[in-house]
Amino acid sequence: MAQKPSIPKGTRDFTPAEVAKRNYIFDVTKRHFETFGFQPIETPSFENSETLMGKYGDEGDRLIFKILNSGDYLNKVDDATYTTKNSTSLTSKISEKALRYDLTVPFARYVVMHHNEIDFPFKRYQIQPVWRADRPQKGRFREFYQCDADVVGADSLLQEVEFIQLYDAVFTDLGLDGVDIKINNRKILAGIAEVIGAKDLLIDFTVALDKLDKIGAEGVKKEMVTKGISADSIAEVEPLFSLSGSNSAKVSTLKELLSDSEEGSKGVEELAYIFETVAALGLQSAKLSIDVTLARGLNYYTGAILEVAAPKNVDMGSIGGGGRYDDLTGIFGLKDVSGVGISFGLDRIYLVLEELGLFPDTLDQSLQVLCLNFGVKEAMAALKLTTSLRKSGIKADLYPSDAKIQKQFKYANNRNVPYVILIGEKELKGNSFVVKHMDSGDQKSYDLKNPDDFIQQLKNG
RNA sequence: GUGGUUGUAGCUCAGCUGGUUAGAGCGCUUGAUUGUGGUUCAAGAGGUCGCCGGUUCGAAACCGGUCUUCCACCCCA
Repeated sequence: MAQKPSIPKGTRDFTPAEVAKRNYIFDVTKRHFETFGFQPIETPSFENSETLMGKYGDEGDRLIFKILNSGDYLNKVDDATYTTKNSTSLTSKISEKALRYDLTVPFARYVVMHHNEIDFPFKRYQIQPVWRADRPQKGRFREFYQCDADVVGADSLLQEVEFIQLYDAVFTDLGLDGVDIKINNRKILAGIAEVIGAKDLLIDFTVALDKLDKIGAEGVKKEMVTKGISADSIAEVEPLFSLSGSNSAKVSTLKELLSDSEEGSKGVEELAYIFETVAALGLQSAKLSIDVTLARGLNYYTGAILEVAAPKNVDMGSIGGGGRYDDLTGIFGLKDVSGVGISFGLDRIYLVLEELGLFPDTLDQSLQVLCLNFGVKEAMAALKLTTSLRKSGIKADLYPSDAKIQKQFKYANNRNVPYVILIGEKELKGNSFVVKHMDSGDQKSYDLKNPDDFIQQLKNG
């Protein structure tokens, strides 16, 4: 007896309609990547474990899918390791490869391995699946696509400006108006920590600050105190909790607050420059706002930190993020290569576009024309017509059997085919074909020898 | 990884404190309609109630385990 098939937790099948929608997002995104001068690369779905392990913190290591060695992998484990049952030391002996966890680390590896053949600055984009042994939730999967664009080998802040424009271009093209691009700078966060004398508590400080809109100012202060930051120090940065007004007002507040910190002042300066430049160039539909609570990816970001929030009317968190990392390739021995990059959260963008009904109607039109099958002789004529339609680039098909006409029509309906062609005995005798427009129900007759009339009309309408 | 939640027809879901043969809508098949779909009407097919075990005279329902779904935390796209 056949068992019920299933797929692993956190993975998905994609139906034709879903693939069409996903490809639409891919295509729009790729088109803009390329107009901004980015080039595509691809890397293997699995890497050597040592390339990935230790790059994402302890939490990250736990979430990396490890691949068992081939052959009799357990036989090679020494008895001491085996009997201690320590997962970490055992894992390194039975697994030498692991599935790609993100696209950034493999990219860093790629840059180091190919740096002699790369022309810097190198702008690459990459759209490939990654895997995480996380517990799935809505919009979070164990296999999902990441879509990254990075520039390495360019220190200029113009790169940050360009990425903001890129976000704006893509989301505008997708019809997703009103996204909020939030920007912060790690140097500002470090400066604040310095000012309140909690320099070595930077991570704890920012993790708490990041929760401001979730647990409120009082909650944040409480958490900071439990982490060992004094109440007096917290009072000094009180203005942070109610930072509001225009971006330039925020800049002035920060400038004042951080005047004693060299690093913090540098961060404010960078932020101000990016903001002013973007303002001078203008954005099509996105907003740019300063958000000092933004603290994602703090482990490797060194300058700008970016995050894109979905429009306010949908309940979806961030749909993209990125930042500047000054020393990404350092971990692989290549110093002084600066990088900036952004990422698009494709699955979440999909959910947002779906919710707002922003996918074009034409996407589910997998067939433009269906010829009905009235029998052997009629089908032959229909197939000839189908062939010439296909040669003109029209998505056309012939129903493969002379099933009941009712059934064939129903199939056309379910497939959302806008035009159905009928060639029966009558039409065959008269050397013609009848085109039925499914929405209106109108029928029109054309000459079988001259299908161009119909083709032209199809292309115009 | 911690705590909770969900699973019944192809799909969306009812099914009372455990009690005969498990239901509805949509979809599907057939017919009304032998060359015209969407609307309508009639009939029909389709379920070892996620899986394994336990309690019971009796389990879709109660208990345990497991898988899956979703949610919060952690973290993150």
